[in-house]
Amino acid sequence: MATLKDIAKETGVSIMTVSRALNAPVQVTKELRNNIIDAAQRLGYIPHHGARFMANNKTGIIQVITALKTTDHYFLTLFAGIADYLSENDYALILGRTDKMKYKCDGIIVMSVHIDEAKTFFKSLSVPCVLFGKSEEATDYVDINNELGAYLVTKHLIDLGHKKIGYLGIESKEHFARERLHGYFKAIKSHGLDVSFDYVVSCDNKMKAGREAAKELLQNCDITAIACASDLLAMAAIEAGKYHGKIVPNDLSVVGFDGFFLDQIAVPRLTTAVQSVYEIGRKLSEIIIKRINSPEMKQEKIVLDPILRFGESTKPICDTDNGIRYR
Amino acid sequence: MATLKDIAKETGVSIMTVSRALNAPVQVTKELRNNIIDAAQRLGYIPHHGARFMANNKTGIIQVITALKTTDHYFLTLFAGIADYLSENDYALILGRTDKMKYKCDGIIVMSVHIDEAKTFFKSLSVPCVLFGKSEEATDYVDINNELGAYLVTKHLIDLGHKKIGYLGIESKEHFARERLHGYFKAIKSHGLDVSFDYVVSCDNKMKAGREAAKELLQNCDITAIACASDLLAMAAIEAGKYHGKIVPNDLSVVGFDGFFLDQIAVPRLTTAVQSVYEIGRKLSEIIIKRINSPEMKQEKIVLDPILRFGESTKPICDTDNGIRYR
DNA sequence: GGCGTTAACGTTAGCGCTAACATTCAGAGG
DNA sequence: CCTCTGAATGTTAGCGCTAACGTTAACGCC
Repeated sequence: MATLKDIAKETGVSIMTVSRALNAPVQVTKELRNNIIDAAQRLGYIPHHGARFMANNKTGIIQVITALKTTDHYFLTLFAGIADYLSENDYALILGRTDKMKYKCDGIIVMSVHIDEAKTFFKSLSVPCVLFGKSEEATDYVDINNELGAYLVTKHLIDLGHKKIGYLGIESKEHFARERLHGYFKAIKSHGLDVSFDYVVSCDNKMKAGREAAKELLQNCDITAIACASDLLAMAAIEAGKYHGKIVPNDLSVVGFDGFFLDQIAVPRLTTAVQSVYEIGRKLSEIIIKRINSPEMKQEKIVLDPILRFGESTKPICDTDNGIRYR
Repeated sequence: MATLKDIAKETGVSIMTVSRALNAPVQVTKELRNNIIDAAQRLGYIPHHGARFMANNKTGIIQVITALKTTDHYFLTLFAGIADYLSENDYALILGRTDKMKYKCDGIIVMSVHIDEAKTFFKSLSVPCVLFGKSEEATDYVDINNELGAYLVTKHLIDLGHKKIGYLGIESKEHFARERLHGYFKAIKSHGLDVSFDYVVSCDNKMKAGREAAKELLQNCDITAIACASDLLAMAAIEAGKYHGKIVPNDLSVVGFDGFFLDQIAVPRLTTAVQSVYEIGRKLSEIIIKRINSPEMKQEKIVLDPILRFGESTKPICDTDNGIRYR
């Protein structure tokens, strides 16, 4: 493996000149520069980023912290965005868990961690840190506008004429679950519909749990639409509908939340609030690198708006007594 | 950030003694050792793996090479396995593409790359390399026994009494597509059933393409079961069945291939050939690290057998003229 | 007591690279 | 012609760590 030294020997100049020649915007005679670049190519030189980072008193490593070992597609997509961006910028990454933070690094990306846990975690840190989610602590973060997303899909149902709209939520203490519920309520309330907890159920974000919860919802109340806190739950709701003899979208409209992968697999394709998870991953990486390079940068608190994507899981309501309920 | 130097100063010993004390199995007085460990904790010492690797003439970085920027769940799960294992072993990782391999590293994991492309790629390498897939080149690899998997699910259909079994394959030049088709043929042939390309269609591994291809299959031949080259295609086949008025599993049996995530989401749950993708990722990492530490190790060529997992997408065939066709 | 032995520690050098300062030398200006 | 300037190159030191070898002193043994 060729190093700067080898190139220096080959071209008969000092190692420093080689370093300068290869790192563009410096003063080296054009001719010599070409010579050096030539030799570098010939010798198959590949820069040793680790050594470079060392010389600059850095590690070149970003740690990605998660609470759990997760093969969840959501976090994996986020992770893909992170990995891509970091690699494009010559940073290596390593995974960490909150319980054993024992790897020296230049910065930390925290995702999928309980906020309470994160709080105490942040305090123990001496390196820059960016969070996926919200926090009052003095950190950079990127988050989804969960409330807006839920509002949008619910409003879409309302726009289609639905008056009795159930909500199938995710059972979780995390803020996103609460925010999505708020978004649903906000849409309901602001359009003069009845706000009632009778229309709301929550469950694990799993197929089976979702199906049971949705069945219950359909059993207990006379709804024509269900807003779901995830695309997975929306798929579950579609199944539950079938169980009750209601075909989506004819007899029942369903909207999801997430908008990647599953919404396209669902039959019918889901109308959903799309968040660009991969891009969030990239954004998180971008911020941590910026923060590392300029620690005094003002705090970045980014909240990305989901957008409404139309599928085929929603339809205008068709009442037999049409014209009366509509105003 | 505390370094060995700081601890040395704090405890009044040499930096080397600190290094020894912290890296267990070495000769340091018990008392002094405890002293040093204590100081390390007090100062919040975290080892600088980059520096350690440098001293050992390594980089501490494994490069994961893919041909495409992929957010495919399959590769992300593989990637998760890789990332976890590497992190547990203090290796950082960086993504690379075949087109611009320009990061010095200790080893390379190649996945999701066309084998032809991989061949020329391997030749240009001077670091250890492990491949996900098969190769005649002299490299370590880990692969799935695709043929066995397809054989197992097809045989399962045959065991249930099905005689006319279609195959919905993935259109791809990669070996896995060919091998799975072979597995299907092998099962068909070895059980004395008719081998015919009329029963075989291939398409992109996408929901829509799968649905169309499966519709065509159901249109053109009188089959009672479909073996699919992926769980996604199996889901598509289920939909295509509905289109033709055939409900799975009553009127049509369907088996998939992959066995993670999607098989559980499908309705009905899929009978499928399960490959433990996450574990493959870990295995790849394990091998590359072993290879780095002992370059003379004999080549590892691991082929993992998928297992058959029963879902609810298959059923014994019920013929009206039962008892005649069965032998 | 002299000598070897070994456990316990210290010193030196170097991994590959760059920041910071030092040097050289050509050309400009008086 | 000499100084001055600055572009082009070289030298030194150090990032944090460890391998390899050096040193010390305690101990045992004939």
